[in-house]
Amino acid sequence: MVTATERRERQRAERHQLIITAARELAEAEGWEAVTTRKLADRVEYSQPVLYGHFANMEAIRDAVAIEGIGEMAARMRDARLAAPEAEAIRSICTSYLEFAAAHPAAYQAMFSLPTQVKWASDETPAPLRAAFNEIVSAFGPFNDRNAALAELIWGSLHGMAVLLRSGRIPQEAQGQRLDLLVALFANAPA
Amino acid sequence: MVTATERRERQRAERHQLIITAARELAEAEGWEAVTTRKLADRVEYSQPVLYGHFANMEAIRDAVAIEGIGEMAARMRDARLAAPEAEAIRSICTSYLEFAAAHPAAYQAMFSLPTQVKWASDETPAPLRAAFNEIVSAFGPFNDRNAALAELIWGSLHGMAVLLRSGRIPQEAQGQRLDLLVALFANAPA
DNA sequence: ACCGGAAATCTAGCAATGCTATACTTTTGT
DNA sequence: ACAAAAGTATAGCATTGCTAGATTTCCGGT
Repeated sequence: MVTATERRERQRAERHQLIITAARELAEAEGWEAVTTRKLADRVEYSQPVLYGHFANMEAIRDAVAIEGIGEMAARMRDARLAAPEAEAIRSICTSYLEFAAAHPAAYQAMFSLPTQVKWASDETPAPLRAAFNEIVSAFGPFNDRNAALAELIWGSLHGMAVLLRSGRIPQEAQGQRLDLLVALFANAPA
Repeated sequence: MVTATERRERQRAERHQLIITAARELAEAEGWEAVTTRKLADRVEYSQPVLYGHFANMEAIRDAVAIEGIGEMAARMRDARLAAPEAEAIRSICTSYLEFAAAHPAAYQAMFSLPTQVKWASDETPAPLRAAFNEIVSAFGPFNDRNAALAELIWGSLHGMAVLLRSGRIPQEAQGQRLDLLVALFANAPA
């Protein structure tokens, strides 16, 4: 009988996702330092060892949240770019990037600030990560060395802005002006 | 007798600095997660409670390392700017910033990535932090709104580059080209 | 319908962490 | 020389990530 094991597989996959979602919600609500194995196990209504049946350790759980978040952000950037006129491509990408970072700070932290085992610029880079990067590249045009370099650069700028803003290291108030300036700089990029 | 208490004050200050230095060395050698109260107490050859006579908690020790690091980085940027021709001001600031980040990753992490209680854009902002920021501003000219905005922006870019580079999230190889592009973008900033 | 093995799950525990109450030792002023 | 005060250490608590072992639940074959 196949259906029995199939059902178990499905339930296992559901529980896998349940853990990721619970971890993410808990992190957004109380910060990553509050996401302990005990609290998380409590939240998913299983005991701690069950978590380790799905993930090697807590870091792996955070990485799963990170990858999910990156997929979501890539989708948002894509939507924004397609909805905006082509001349506004750069601005729409920047805005949606920063909006995502502000709206989901814990997920964003997992994605770009916390220690991780996720491979980035390598062969095993997960698809959502490539998608996100390609999304930024396409704000500048077709995929080539120049546009990839611009994408890495503006990504760095956006990340820096997001994290320094969030931690209060640069003031919130002049943010609109700062964004205008960023867009203007990159729009004038030499060919 | 004043000299007795004076001597104690001095010894206390020395031990304060000893703790900061030991924490920093340990962090650079084994990462911040290895800087535990026990290891640190061992290293300074005192017991754990002594640490709490100097700092409220471990975070306060990290913050002290951060402030020290920022002071150092500000000095390096200043030296670099003064040593370079004026036309190269932006490049020299960028290079010295990224060099510091690469040379002292643990200190850099304490400065700009790890959670902190240090107040940035506020009245109580420690002097080294202001110095560092003003150093970046002066790469663009006198202190005014436009140059301050440019400074915040390039700071964000540099920070983003530093952290994404360090974590392998953008490739090391095209870094020279990326830096050229960054400098070119900001050198062409509209007045 | 029931039983034996396997899979799933939990209980209970370890070592390590940040931090602190309390006991002890040294120094200080009279 | 001696009490008070300051300095320091010992020993412990609660919490953490993680796991070995016991226990329960499930499933296919008779």
